[in-house]
Amino acid sequence: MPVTIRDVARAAGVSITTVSRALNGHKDVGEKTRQRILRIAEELNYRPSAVARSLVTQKTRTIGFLVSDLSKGRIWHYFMLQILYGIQDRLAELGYDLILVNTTTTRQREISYLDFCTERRLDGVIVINLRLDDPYLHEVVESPLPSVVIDIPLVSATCGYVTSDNVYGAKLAVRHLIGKGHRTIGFVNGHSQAAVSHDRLRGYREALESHGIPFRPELVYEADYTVEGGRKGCELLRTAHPEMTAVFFASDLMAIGGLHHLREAGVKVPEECAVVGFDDIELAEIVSPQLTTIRQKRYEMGATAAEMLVGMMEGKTMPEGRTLLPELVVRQTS
Amino acid sequence: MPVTIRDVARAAGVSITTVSRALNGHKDVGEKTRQRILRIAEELNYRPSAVARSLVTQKTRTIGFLVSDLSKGRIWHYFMLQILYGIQDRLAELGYDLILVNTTTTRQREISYLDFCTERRLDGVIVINLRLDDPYLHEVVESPLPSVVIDIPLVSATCGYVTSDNVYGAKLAVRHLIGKGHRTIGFVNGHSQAAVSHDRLRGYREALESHGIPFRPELVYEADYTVEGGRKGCELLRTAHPEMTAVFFASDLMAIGGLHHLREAGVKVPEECAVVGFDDIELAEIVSPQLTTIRQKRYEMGATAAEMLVGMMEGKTMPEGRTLLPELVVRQTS
DNA sequence: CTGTTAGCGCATTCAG
DNA sequence: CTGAATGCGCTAACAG
Repeated sequence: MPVTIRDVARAAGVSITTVSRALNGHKDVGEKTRQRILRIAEELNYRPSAVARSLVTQKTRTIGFLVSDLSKGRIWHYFMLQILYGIQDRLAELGYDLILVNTTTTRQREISYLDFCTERRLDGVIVINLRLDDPYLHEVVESPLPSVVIDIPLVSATCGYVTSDNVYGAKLAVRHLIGKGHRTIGFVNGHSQAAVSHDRLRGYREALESHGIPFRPELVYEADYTVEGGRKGCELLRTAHPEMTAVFFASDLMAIGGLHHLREAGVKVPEECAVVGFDDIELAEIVSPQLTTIRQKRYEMGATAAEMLVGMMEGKTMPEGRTLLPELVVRQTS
Repeated sequence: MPVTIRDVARAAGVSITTVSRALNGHKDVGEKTRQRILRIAEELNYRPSAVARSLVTQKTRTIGFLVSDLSKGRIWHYFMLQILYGIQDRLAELGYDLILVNTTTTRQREISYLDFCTERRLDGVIVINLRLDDPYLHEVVESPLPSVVIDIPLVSATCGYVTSDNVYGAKLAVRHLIGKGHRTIGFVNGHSQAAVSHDRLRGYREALESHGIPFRPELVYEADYTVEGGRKGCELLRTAHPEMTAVFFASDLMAIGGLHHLREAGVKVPEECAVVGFDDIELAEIVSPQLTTIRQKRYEMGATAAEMLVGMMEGKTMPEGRTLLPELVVRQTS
């Protein structure tokens, strides 16, 4: 049974109100009393109950990180991890806690995630990996609960977003390849239920066209952001278009799948076929040849999301969209 | 302002007591009343406040996941991620929530982590990545707060642990190499502030000796569980002992570093030098050549930790140590 | 500057 | 079977 504010009050010979005020830094408490209270609280190792405080303030200073498809064996989360760090770090700085919510866990699917949030009285949520066709998407966007979604450009009265400039990123990649002399550049995209896929496709297309290279739909393969999908996409494109000298992948994981195929097929990278990925997950630097890719500032995305959310919650800022600029990282595959 | 139990009571024409009992499944409430209350609660979309409930029950049904060195750019966490999933999944099944605590964040270093836990009134904690020389280790072990540590074999009245059988795992690896005909087998270990390092070294040694191969300390290099450390360790060992035909690494990340060196040095794997890692992170299957390694059941470790902790918290089980058996996964590097 | 009074939303005695 | 009263630990008017 932890020591409560009453224990401190008793020990200090004052009322609990005074203790509360002294500890919360209110100015209307005598300097000597404050010192004494602080000292006694310290001696007693008093820790104010966040629970009790939450009940009265109606704020938990806790935000939820809602991840769909957080599950065993899902490697895509390597992308998410740095975002999580960014969120966690910034929230800690701001004095908030983070609770992890897997939106696919059975217990939590029985009730809506929003219901879960109101049960826990979360102050806000950050949502990641939501598919465009997920009905929950509109729930969260329209909900009165402050929220920030990652990588889905939607703004409402209570919902902001953070994303990378995916059009720009894709352009960086393709322009880089064009600069290297490539003219027949394939594109292995992710599934269309991710908003970023559309942008990356657009960037790919626009970069080509702005260099006078016609966009050819048959050079685009829609995979699913997995290693295996990337491998397959690369194989299909190369089989159909042997003249292709470079492939741009909408994720590093897919690019790595592509590299697998190229190695098996005995194709030299980058000499016979250049490869550029997207994300710059740690893996990109570890595989060999090291992957040229488009770096998303994932940590910053997380930190920005946290910051924006807290700003909204505290009424200091309006919901908005924030887009971070990715950058080209040239390594060995191009 | 969410709907409270009073709103439900009023709407149902009963007292809040009755509502509370009906919702919590107490048997002492009339069947028709219960039905009516349930229906009305549903209509009103009532969600009981976890905060208020926590205040009165003195239980938050929230546990903390304390991670040291959770930070930007730390790739080792790929190992931790599956453990996190296991924890999260099992806790969700058991009706508990997980709050992520980075024990290196400045704000939280100002106060002891245990103080943080009492502030938040956490019901228990799971701790990972604690170094043996971290003073906090004893704090958590001796603390009255129920806890489970990962990969440190310490048991107290309130603290249990979960780990892999690292001696056995290392033996699996070395026996496998010996079975392949290797006699001069190097070992790149992790730093000695991880309990697992000692066990893996012991397993390495015992496996050798039980096959009549003398243990040679000069074949052991103590690195730090990083890619770069593994690369360096591999290089040093090979330079000093060109006759070495196999290297066992205490982690996959280090093994991958070793592979980098071997590739640069033009050493064929596994023909000229076999490599075995430890962990079986997803990476092991993605790099090429694919890494032979010792699989730790990371998801199960997390799930077990969660289960054990909840058992302790609910007074159903005593703190204990649980050791999971790893298994050999043969791929291309051996 | 300090204490008294009221709740925050809920679970739980104890009476009816 | 149901309700009135009590308190979990804390903050916030409102008085003095």
